[in-house]
Amino acid sequence: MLDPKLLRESPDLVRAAIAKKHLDADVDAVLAIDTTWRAQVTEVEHLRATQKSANTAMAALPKGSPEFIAKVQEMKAVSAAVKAKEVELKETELHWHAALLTLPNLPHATVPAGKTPEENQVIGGHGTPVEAKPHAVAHWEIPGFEHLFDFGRGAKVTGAGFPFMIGEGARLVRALLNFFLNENAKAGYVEVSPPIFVNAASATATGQLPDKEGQMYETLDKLYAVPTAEVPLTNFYRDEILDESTLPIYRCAYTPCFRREAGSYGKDVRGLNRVHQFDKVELLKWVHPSTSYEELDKLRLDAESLLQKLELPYRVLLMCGGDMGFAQAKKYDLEVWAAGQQRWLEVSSCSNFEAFQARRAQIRFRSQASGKPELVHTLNGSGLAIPRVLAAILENNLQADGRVKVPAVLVPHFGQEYLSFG
RNA sequence: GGAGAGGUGGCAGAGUGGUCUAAUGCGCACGCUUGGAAAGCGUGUGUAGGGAAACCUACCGAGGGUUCGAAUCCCUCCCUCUCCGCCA
Repeated sequence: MLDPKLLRESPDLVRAAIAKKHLDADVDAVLAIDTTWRAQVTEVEHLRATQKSANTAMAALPKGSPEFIAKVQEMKAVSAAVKAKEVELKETELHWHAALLTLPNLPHATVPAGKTPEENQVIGGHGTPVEAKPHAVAHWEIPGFEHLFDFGRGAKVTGAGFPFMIGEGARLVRALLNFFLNENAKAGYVEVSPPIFVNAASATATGQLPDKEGQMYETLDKLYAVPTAEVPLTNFYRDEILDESTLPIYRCAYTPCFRREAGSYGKDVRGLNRVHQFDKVELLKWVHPSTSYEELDKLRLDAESLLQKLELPYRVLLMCGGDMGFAQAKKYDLEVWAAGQQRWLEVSSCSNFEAFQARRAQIRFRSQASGKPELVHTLNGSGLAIPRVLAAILENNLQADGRVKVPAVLVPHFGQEYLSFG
């Protein structure tokens, strides 16, 4: 959510942001509702002030006196007016709030113009995308794959996209999780194991609600299975005022993530490329506004270092205005090369939300300078998502003899040097 | 799951229909005092919205209701605690 004051004072900034993100939002309509809302607030507050002063006067009068009774009669009209106007105001307020939620975050000045994924800028990376060797195949075609990742039985027991991970498959996942969490701890992120269901208020604060409820699994108790640990992590400090000296705060969390992925189809969803339940380690930062871009670069480098240590070729994309998302001010994607499919797979997305989420979630800090609460900036990024990293390891490290070489840094966690698919 | 008791400012805690603009205490900040400190004394100390400002308005777990008027009465929900039951 944007600052209503920014909208009032600089509507052109907001228009420019919408244009850069190639989104459709009616700034004038929001401004019109804002004007109506402010007029109604003033009206209701005047009526309430009348009521209050009458109340004070009545307190001093004897209860049954003619003056008192006259005053009661007089105030009945005001009371009715307050009620009527308050209903109107509440109605307007709902529309006003909903209207504000249609306005996207402003993209940072360094975000490149562009509309499509092709216009994202490749700004870095590591390693070289290897050409397909004769024996290279997509990971789901590796002989024995189904012994480690059983999609068939997962479909029987739960549904499509809920694979069982078995034996070496399960252990490799666990090795990756341990590796990621340990590395992140070394980089200063405190590990958190959060609830994996959240309530509607939390899902709203991070932007899953309203509008995107179709992408989450919902329980009878109106709880949502988390689509990412970002949701419970960010909400940890919802409605709190932090001490400035505690910033920046770094946290990381492993959770399973649940996504309905309604509407996905085709090659994108084969094998481990896209599943409904997957494991991910998420990095999260709450920082002072003056440092958030510095912190974004550091966050991205932390995620990159994981891929480097796994010796996986990857590239870094700076997302263009049209492909960066509604809430982000700046976003990088890390894409890992999968030699069997000969394509890039997104394994991390590192974003600065500036105060956009913090305003919704009301996460603030008390500024030493002003003595007043100010909104923090929030940032998050995957560090990292397991299935696609797994896919890349399987495809890139597949040997001619059908075994898969385990990255050296995982061997201590995994306990053997090769996957044998046995 | 059953029964009961609760939820008030940073914390403790009073307030059961009307200047509540929420007592009092603690904490915190500043000042006086002091060689310095403690004690003592004094002053101040929440968040949000509207307004150029003066100032006004809202907020006593959340949401509704009754009333001229609600922290206070009624309803629904959430959470905490105690006891019982069940259980990894």
